[in-house]
Amino acid sequence: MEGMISVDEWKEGSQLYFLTHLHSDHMKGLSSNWNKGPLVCSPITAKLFPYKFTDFDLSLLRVLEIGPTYSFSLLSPFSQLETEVQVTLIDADHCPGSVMYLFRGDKFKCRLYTGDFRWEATSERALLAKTKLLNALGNDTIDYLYMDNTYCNPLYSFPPREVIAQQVIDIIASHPEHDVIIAVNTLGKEDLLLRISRALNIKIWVRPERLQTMRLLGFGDIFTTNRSLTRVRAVPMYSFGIKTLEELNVLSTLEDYKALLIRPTIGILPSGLPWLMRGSNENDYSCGSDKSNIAAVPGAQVHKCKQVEGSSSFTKIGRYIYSLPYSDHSCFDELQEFIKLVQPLSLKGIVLSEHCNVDPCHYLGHLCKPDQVTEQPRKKLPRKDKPVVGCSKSFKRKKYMKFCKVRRSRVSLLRRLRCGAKITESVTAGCSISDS
DNA sequence: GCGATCAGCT
DNA sequence: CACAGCTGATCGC
Repeated sequence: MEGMISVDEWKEGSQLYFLTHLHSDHMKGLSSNWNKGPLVCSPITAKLFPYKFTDFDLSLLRVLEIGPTYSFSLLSPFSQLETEVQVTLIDADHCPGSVMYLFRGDKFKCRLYTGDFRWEATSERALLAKTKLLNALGNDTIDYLYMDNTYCNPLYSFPPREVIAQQVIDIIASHPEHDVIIAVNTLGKEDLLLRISRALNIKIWVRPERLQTMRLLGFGDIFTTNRSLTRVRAVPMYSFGIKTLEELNVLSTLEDYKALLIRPTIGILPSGLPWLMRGSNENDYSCGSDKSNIAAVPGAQVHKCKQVEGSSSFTKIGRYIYSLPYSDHSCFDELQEFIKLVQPLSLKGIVLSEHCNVDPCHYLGHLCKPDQVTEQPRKKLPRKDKPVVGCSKSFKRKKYMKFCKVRRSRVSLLRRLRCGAKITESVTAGCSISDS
């Protein structure tokens, strides 16, 4: 597709550019002074777009609906002759506005670029996406599948988001006297917040920028920037950590801070990432009973805990953080199901990190449709990637230590204050900005 | 002084 | 060695 189209890449020289979703790792290189050509995106992405890039020339956006097939005329870079490309958008269910792109055309063969996606067998949305994808494909075979390989390893196994969301709700409900902070990024995990709000009949505090986003998405009424209206706050990852939670819980015991409404607080870390650190040995950083290895990890205690109901489990990081595998990326089983469904002739990962991600062909190549002419040899794992299968203990420990490391910088504390993790500053900020 | 890029952090 | 993303330092214009 060189010289014709590019997806989530913004180098000079393409005739059409495609954006899968509004996360910064897929927008690296996009800026307000964009002038390289038309940029295709979904309606929701287009709605949020001007708030990410304030001076962007919106006449360059090409907004396509999910479902229908569109046709574009391009110039073949070699023959200089006109050639058509058909494009269909499929819901990727990764974050608001996220889509996959299905390309077809003489010069293109049939290519599916998933972007980041979650493929939950039980979800209404995935079923709908599945129908639309199969409809769009018809009898065509996918020649090239470019797939989200974030969790492309059998080790990465986690339940649907709905299940984890209920576990989060249970944790919050079992701490009725606590404030709760939930780590979220600028876009994504809205469904978790909505479920919490609905189940517990409570508003969710967010930063003003995030409130703006939620309003655009139509969820404005359940979010607030007024601290006094709720005990549940969604805060950015970077203002969330063991140290912050420790501070909040120490301050909540001091008389002086009671006036500032600082209460005992728990943290919820809804992320696939801490799960990665466990590697093949489930017990590396957990302690089933009292035989803990916490001494080896100064400043942090990690307990694997069975929840009251027995069916759900979570990991505790430190005394106050509950970590749960709520992921906006497909787990391994879902990737496997996806490949079985679309049966591509060839498969390529889109997560480019050379170190921690395995060539998806290693685990999933055998599910691709055998093709006599272009069959790819089963790819060997690069040497570097092998430890992923069971990240070495020392490696995981190093990672873990890094995560738990206590920050001492005053500046960063102030930053965290501003971001809602702490109340001291937000008491005034929160009230003055409070939603009208 | 500004944007792009990178290092560092959670 | 990073789901995503902020901040601050540095470099080139």
